[in-house]
Amino acid sequence: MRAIHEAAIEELLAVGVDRMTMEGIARRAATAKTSLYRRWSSTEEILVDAFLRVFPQEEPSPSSDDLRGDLVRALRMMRDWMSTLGARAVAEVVTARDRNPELVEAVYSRVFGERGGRFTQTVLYHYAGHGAFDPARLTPVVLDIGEALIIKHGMDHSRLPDDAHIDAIVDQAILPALGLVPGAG
Amino acid sequence: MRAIHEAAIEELLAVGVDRMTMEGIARRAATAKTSLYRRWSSTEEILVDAFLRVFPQEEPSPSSDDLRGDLVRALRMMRDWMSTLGARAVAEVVTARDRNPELVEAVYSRVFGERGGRFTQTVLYHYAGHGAFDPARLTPVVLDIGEALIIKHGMDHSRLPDDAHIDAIVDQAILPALGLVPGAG
DNA sequence: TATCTTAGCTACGCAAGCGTTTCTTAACGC
DNA sequence: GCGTTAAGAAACGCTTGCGTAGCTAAGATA
Repeated sequence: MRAIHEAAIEELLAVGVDRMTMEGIARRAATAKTSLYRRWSSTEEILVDAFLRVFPQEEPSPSSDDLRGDLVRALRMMRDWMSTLGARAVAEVVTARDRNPELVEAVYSRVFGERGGRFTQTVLYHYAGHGAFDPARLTPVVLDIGEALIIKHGMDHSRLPDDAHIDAIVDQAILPALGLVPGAG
Repeated sequence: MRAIHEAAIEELLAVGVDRMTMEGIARRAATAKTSLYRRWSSTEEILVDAFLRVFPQEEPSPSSDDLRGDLVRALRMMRDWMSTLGARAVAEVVTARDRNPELVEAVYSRVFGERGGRFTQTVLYHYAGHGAFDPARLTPVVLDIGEALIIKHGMDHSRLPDDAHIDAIVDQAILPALGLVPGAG
């Protein structure tokens, strides 16, 4: 059961959404094709189930009175999560969205969509509530800046940003957008 | 020739990189499989050729003394380009980068990589040179803000941002990162 | 213990793509 | 007008995945 879910994700990463096969999953899970067909009728169904079980989503918890530090922590958390197999699997699925809308719907909404996927969001709302900056600054655009820059970095360099780059994102993009100058917090 | 290149891109969009077949391209181009094998030996090779020919990359030309206006124009240009078949094709290829490194290399570097793909970059360098803001602000992070947010928007909503959203990106993210307050230019 | 569910194996006919070979057909140069 | 060159068509044996069916072997339940 768990073996099959893992096999499905592995297969996804190995061959891509569009080339997943029942036989491939079965092979990888060291089980019989018939056993798969007993429970699911397509690779997509297996994948949805797999995604449902596989993902614990960590939430950043703004602790101290340190906006910059918490932002950096949130973005590092995102980066570390993105280095996970799971995250690469999500990326895989999302690109083929035109071909598998249902799959994307099922996966994206719980893993990378509205709720999750905005790691800085939790932090920003917290500090906005505590008067660290003007809450009117928290537009959808501003909430996305950190995550957007990390994603773009990943696309450009096929490698996730290091700590220094995350610092730069916070200091040069997020804090200015909040109306804060890094030096004079 | 041109028909084959177009067919290759169409096929790419229809079935994805990983499921492209010689027979599929031949079918779509209304030609014979043998004719394809005469010139290329794989679907990847055809794709590289196709990308080389298909892409004219428009360059934003900063004209007036209007930083904000030029930024908006550059991002609209990017958005319009992304709505192209070609751009969706690029996205398709980039996600499968683990499986087709050579293809990504060949395609990405000329179409969406270092040189191109940074639409605001041209504009920003221009105005930095004319003293509109402190040139030290032009870090790699800042140069990417606009593009990153447009890409993220596309991923989140499977739809590209409208003009109002682009305005918001410029006003709420880019200009603050340059140390400029939208109201008081 | 006898029975009943369920996982796993093997094999089936079918379809699609592979890369190649052979043959026909058209176009162009001299 | 003739010969060369390149494109298209058809078929080849081969492989891989499909979805289904029939069987065996456990393990739980009455």
